[in-house]
Amino acid sequence: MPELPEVESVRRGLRPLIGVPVASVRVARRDVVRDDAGRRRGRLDPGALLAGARVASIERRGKQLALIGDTGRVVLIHLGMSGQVLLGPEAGRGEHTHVVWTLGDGAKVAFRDPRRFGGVWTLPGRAALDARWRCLGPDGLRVRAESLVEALGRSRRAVKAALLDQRAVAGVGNIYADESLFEAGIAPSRPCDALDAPEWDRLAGAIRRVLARAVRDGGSTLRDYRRPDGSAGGAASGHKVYARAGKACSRCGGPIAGAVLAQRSTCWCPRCQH
DNA sequence: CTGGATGCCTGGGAGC
DNA sequence: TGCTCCCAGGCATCCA
Repeated sequence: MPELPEVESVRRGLRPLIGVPVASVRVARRDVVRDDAGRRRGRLDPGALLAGARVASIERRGKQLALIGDTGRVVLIHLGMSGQVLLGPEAGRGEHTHVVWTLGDGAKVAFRDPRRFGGVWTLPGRAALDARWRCLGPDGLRVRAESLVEALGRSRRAVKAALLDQRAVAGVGNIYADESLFEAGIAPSRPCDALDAPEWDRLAGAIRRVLARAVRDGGSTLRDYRRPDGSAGGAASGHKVYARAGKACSRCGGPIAGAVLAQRSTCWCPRCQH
């Protein structure tokens, strides 16, 4: 379930490794690491995973995390469903740890992902990263109504399904799609082309606020998600509809509805969302 | 072109 | 207690 707030919390938790040299890297599962073309095989160059480099900066767009090496190489990380990036002397000991970087100061950075929906991509440089990020919509923390209308305004898809499309807005997943629609008072099954301008405005504002609030609270820990120091995020207690089907709506007291929409479990308040 | 369906993968919980 | 089944969902891929 790592979505934008969880990945942003990871980015912030990894800031201590900026400027620290990477002494070595160990890959336990080769098929978790892919090159820019998506290939999982072939000889693995440790330099492509930043061995011998320093991490110059860590950037995020949507759910993607990029470690930019001072060699110009880029390591792109996607947490998928159950991915973690852990930092510290104990990192790398857990089961399902696929890549471990050992830093010059002895600390370790570990990519762990039991379900392996995530992965690590080695990109030759900034241009390759930019090319990938050009395929993504604006980052959810900065999304504006105009770009949502441009991407989705003529679509007949249900707005909930459309919000999961990373080309429309980057970083929204199942949890925050439901939460944003609740905050905006819009029913998840509404076709995009039926939304009017004030509704798009409310939706864009709701996405920004819901994501920013969850970032402030360190992301939502349901099961697997952890910050790099191993601690859980506190945003799940703020969920108003996600995983609350059958419970009372915090706003009107009516029952929260649950259904499968776009192959995803979806929760909303039929009284508050239209 | 759009949009719906499917498969990947593991751990945890429900149910028997 | 122990077994099986099902579900969680990001995203690539295939299909109508």
